[in-house]
Amino acid sequence: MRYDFSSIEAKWQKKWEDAEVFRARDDFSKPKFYGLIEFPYPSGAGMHVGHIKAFSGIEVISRKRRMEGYNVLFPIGFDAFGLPTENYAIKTGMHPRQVTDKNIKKFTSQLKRVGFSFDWSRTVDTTEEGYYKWTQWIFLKMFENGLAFKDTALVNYCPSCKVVLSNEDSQGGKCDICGNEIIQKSKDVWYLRITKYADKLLSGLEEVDYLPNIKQQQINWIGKSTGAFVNFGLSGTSEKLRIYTTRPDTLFGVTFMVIAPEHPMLDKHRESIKNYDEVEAYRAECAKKTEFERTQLVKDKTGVRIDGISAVNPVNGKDIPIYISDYVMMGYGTGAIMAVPAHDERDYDFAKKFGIDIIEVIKGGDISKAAYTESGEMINSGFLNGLTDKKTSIEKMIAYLEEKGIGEPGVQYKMKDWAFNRQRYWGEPIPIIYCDKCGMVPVPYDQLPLRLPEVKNFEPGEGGESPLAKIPEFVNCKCPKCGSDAHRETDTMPQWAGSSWYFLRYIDPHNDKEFASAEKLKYWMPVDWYNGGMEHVTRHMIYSRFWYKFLYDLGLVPTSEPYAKRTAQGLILGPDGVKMSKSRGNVVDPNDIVDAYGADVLRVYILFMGDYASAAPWSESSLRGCKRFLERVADLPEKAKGTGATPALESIFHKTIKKVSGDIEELKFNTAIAQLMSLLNEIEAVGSLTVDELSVYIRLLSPFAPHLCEEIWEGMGNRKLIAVAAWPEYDENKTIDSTVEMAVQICGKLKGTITLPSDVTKENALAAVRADEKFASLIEGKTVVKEIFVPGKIINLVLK
RNA sequence: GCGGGUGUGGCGGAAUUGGCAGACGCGCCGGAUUUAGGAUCCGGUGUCACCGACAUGCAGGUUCAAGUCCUGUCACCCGCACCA
Repeated sequence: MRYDFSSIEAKWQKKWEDAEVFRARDDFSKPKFYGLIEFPYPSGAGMHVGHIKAFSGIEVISRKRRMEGYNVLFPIGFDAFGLPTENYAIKTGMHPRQVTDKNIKKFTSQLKRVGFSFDWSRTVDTTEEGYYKWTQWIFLKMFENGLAFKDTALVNYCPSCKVVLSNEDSQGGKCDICGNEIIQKSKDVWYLRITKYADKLLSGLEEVDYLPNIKQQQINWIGKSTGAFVNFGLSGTSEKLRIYTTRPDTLFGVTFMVIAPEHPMLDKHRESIKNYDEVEAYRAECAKKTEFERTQLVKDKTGVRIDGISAVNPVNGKDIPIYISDYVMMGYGTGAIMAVPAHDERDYDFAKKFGIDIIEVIKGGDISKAAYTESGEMINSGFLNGLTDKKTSIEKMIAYLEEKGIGEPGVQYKMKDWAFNRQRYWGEPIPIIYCDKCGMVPVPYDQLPLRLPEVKNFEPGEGGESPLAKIPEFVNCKCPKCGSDAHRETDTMPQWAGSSWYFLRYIDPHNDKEFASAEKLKYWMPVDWYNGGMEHVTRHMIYSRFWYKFLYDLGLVPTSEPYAKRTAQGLILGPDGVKMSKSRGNVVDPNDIVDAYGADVLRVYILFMGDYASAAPWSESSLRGCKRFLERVADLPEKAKGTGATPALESIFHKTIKKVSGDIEELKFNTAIAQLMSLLNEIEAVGSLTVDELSVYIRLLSPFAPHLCEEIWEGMGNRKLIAVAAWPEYDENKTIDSTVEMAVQICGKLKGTITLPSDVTKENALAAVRADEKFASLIEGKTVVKEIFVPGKIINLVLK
């Protein structure tokens, strides 16, 4: 068969579309499979081969599931709100709507050319009114339930993008969008109270099947720690200085206290602080530093001792100095710490620099050299002396603190509430109205969606206000409660909003009464298998699990977790071994590959190039190897005659069915394809195969190279599509060959092989080895002290 | 620093419970065919002192047998990073 990929591929893409084979049916009697990929952001650059790899894993699983008889939901959509589109609109004067439509069109055509088996009838676009209506609806539900709230706070602000960023979007002190330095700015901020769900997000991980490193990253991100709050006295006042510590067992070793530069007690006790000028100067210096600079200066501790106020250790009444230092963060715990230099590295560094006492309370280290952070026998610690178990010491101390009323057990999380507003145009408007009489009033549900108004100028204001603030028709409104003049919130939601629930909309994408019907949700949820990039493990995944758990608590979704299983693909690196990027010019465009080699070659190569979960460099010559493979497959029908099984091929066929079926389930596509290549080599060596065997072969290959396989399948006289043909089954007994080649070792050294019946007994195998001339000569004259026989594998004789 | 992971030919990568290291593909070498080839087909291809020995980052250990298990060590990648 001449392998004319371009006509074959166009032909089958059309047939699939006409036959609607990839549509998920709301037929609740069938077993379902919901496979999900991270919907793309439709950027102007179009897709690159990394997208193809990201989607190909679940694509293959979904195709296999259909052949196994499942009702498969494998949807696609576009996460289309966001800054790059808006920035492009500002630059070119095009409306973001037009830019988005254009980009979606481009992505759609690229995706269709690759032959993905998406259900295109369920496509969602987060920027469509029918979609963002429900994003706003969920926001209002959160508002109603106290999970969306407004606060004035120091926020991460990007002066270049003119936008407030969440902690997740400003990691390393750089803006996630433009890469510029972020600064701290005081602003009115909308928050989603994700911290309320911290424990549920943590414990929920026990119910789900995520790759271990994915779970670990989420656990670290949530950052739960247990310890105690302790109230230290403040000399000369009736006030307390409250701290959080994970090591209450070291309370007798406290020699100073440290508070964050932003700590409110500084203002409160201004009168008592003798060196207030010095303190104030230090605070000003800290405020100038970005979060990034602060964390960069890890080694070099700075600070100022507060003169005039000191603290009292509640367990022994000792008077201890208080310092202000920027190594203590206002955003974690209480913004104040008890410092135990003997057993904490940071406190140790600080104490050394400022000449503060170091009291050892745990034996085992040399505190003249370094802090000792391991466990050991308690000393200098009153009622804890002699204890050696850290856990017991902590429990005893906490019991004591509670009894005396000076402290209590506590829990802290690194995760912070989610800063949720952006001063930008291309996002979901936050549906809140400000009324002088009623305060913050939600837009009534029946008025959703709150539409984005038409705007001429998408530039944010210099003061960082949203472009929507310049549209009086949008801003000015009546209070829904009292009818008096009011104004609207002009900020929009961050890009993460729309992606926090899109997998629910796929289930019922055209429903205008609910975000999705309960009946359909009950059938389709949870997502059975979600694959995506590692970069979304701590943001998108945690955000969407949070939204879903909130909806679960309202009784609106049927399960406590949205994703039953989560895996991640590795990057495709450029041919130069470096991450693909426009600036390096090493990006491979899937369109070019489809043009030159065809979609099937692209698909097979991407899954064959290496371990799916690892990064691997692009190689055009390896890609050509996959082309040669498919060309040889295309010639198989000429070799097919007769029915039943070819004796020389029977066991390898059964082995291949077993291996390909198993490997696909483990995302080991590279070895599945390697097995199919091996089998092809065998078939060519034999010279022919039966029609039944050809049928098995192309069904196994069809999830990888669906177009070519449909073509061959049709050529064999099948009228039904291979996309819905039955997945081949194997017979375990037939995977076993009648004879095996076993390795023969003498004293653990390989001396040769011997062919024996696969069910040979140890006695017969050893007899056969002894009867063999070559091996017999090696044994002659020696005593065999041990005989090892591993069926089907190895015979090892240990001689003396 | 903490957490997660990876080290195997010239390259991408394979190796059930420890059981013939290097599957499969690329590249390379030789041959066939071709006006020509960066096309196609056939054969070969871990290294070396080549009838044998040595090889899975390095050094030890357990074992009849180690890429796989144990101890130590080095290198690299990813994530978080003064989280008290």
